[in-house]
Amino acid sequence: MSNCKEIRIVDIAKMAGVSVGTVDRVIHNRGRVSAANYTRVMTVLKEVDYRPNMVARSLASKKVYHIVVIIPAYAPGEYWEYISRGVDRAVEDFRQYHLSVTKLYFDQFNEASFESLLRDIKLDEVDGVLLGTLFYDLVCSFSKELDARKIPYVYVDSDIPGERRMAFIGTDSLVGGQIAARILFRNITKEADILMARIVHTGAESTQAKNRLSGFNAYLTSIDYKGCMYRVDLDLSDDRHNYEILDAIFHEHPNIKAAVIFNSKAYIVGEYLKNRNRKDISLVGYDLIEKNAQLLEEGYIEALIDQRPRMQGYMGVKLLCERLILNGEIGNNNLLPIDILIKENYKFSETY
Amino acid sequence: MSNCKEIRIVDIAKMAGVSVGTVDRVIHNRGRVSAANYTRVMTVLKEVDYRPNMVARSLASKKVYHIVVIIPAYAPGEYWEYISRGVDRAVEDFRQYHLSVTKLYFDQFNEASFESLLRDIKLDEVDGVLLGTLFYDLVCSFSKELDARKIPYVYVDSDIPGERRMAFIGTDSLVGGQIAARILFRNITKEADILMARIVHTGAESTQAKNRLSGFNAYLTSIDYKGCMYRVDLDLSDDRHNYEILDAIFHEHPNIKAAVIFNSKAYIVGEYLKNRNRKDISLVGYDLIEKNAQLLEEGYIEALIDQRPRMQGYMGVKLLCERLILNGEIGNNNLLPIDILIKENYKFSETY
DNA sequence: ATGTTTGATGTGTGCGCACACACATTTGTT
DNA sequence: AACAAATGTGTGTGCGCACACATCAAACAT
Repeated sequence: MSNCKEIRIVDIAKMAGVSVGTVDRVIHNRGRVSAANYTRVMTVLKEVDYRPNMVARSLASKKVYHIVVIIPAYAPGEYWEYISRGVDRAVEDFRQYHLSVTKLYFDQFNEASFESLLRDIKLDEVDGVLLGTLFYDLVCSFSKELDARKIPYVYVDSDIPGERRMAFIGTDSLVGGQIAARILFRNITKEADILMARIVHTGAESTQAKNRLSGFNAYLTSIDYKGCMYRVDLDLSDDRHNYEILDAIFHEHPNIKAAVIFNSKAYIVGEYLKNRNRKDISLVGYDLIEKNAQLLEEGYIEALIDQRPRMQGYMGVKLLCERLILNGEIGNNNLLPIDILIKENYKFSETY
Repeated sequence: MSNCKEIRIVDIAKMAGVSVGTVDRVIHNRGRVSAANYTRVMTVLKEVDYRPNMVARSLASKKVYHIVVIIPAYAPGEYWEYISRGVDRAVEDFRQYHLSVTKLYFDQFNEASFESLLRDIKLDEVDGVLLGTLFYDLVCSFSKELDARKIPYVYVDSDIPGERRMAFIGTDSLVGGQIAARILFRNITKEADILMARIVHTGAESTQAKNRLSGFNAYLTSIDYKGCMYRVDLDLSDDRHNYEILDAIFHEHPNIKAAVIFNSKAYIVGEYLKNRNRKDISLVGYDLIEKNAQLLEEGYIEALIDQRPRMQGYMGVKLLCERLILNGEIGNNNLLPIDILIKENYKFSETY
């Protein structure tokens, strides 16, 4: 079925009428090969579609590949923890290949922390970067620097299409927003009002959230939505404040039948609904983090839209490995599936 | 972060005061080691948590692992094709590890074909088996034989819990049924009638389908369903016959608002609905095969419940590899996530 | 002319392991 | 007792490759 005899360097050497050293030089572009021999070896390589034995290569090579993972610091149970776990998993899977992964954390609410972190990286010792793309401008300038040094880098979470990233790993946020709308409108009529809660901590709203809103709105337009969307800004830690706001808006607009939050903090509204004992509001949020899972189980969150964070982390490292070690070209767009998680199926999520 | 100096066999040997040969014999249980040295080496192995360098091992070893994959033959675009693709992907990923995978196909509508296929396998040359569990009794007796020979085997698709399979890879069919019900009842009231179509080809109904029905019924009970379920048997290839039956039942019971099919053939009803231009029936089925995808896109299938067939195939081979090569113990239950696919998200499915 | 740099090429060693084999020791047999 | 068989133990080789090094010829400078 598979294998058979693989072609080795010695075979190539014999075929091309040179020594293994020459073949080696050609393969690794080390120079010091005459033009005649170079083409001769290249011809043979192409002819037999030579694929190096990675196992032997990895055993012989002393080269250690340094991959830097730059993501926000996270508290236990938060979204980025799952991405981080995916990275860990990949490290375990590829530990034999002389892989060294260093995780660097910045404060996602503090752009300066990201900036100083970037400044402190000694890029001379870095072979690849996995980058959480939260701060648009800084990511762009950093990308330019990586371009200049020819260090491959992969974006995770949300994409910045203009840049020369080797790959983007994540979901299509626009579609993610459409799906939220689609789910909501299974439960409510197009005349019902909808609450959209934003969770503010700093002034900035993430690109993700913006794109999701766009997708959501696109869906509303497509079904000729007749209701009204109300927006509230909640605080990540001030529950009393949030409850006041939510009480007010629900009282003022009794026609609100659904709520949506475009980041992973749906539990803030979910816990409110639980406290007020209201199951008449269809709440849809994003990302299966612990607090959301609990509320999904109890029925206060209708559905969560998940983007397989562990797989994101895993694939990020895997792609960099394949690029660095295999030297292989890979597709530069790895849109991951968008999962719809409900009470029944969330438990099985992310086996990988 | 990771790596550092790994402990090698020579290190172990030095620590235990023996030669590498002795350590090797202990590691591989080849015998010919005195009790004293055995325990001494074992102690050291445990102490340092020795983890063999799989890269070196694989390079040195000439042993080829033969894995046999036994699944139904499939036409292009059918369900088992996706499982097969997952197997292929795994073969590619692990090709360096002296892996030989042989796929054997049987006729899923002909038990005898499965039986004769099993009989012809020369088990002496087989190191692991991935087995599609369609024919209960034959799978059981074959499993006994594999037990006797201590050949690890993995079930794929549906489980037979009594057996000593190394692992089962697939979804929880019961939950799969519940989810179908859950989705339907977002669109219909609990007074509406439901059509359940079975696709007959042989008399047998799959365990999968039975379990899904159980889960579906459990959900009906839980919500105190007031409507009526009608069952029809359709033919896989006789469209005219199917249309007559469907016309009749829909005419006779206009209160039917939804339909469910517990295998991958939802397209049979979906195509009927398309032909009759009816979008008022909520149709839910299983598995993202080509024909279903088309109807999902066009809106004649409301949702598909997917069981990540490619991942099933991939993980099946991967688990066997890890067991054979790593010799590692692995969890014996690998329930995969159940995906809810709708028009918006099906396109991204199964990137892996 | 002789030394010196430079480029082109081949050879040798070791990565960590599996496994064959040589050798040493004990046990069993008549 | 002698000698075979079984059991214990260490050494050596090679898997396919990367990379340091040795070799050798040609080009250049003094």
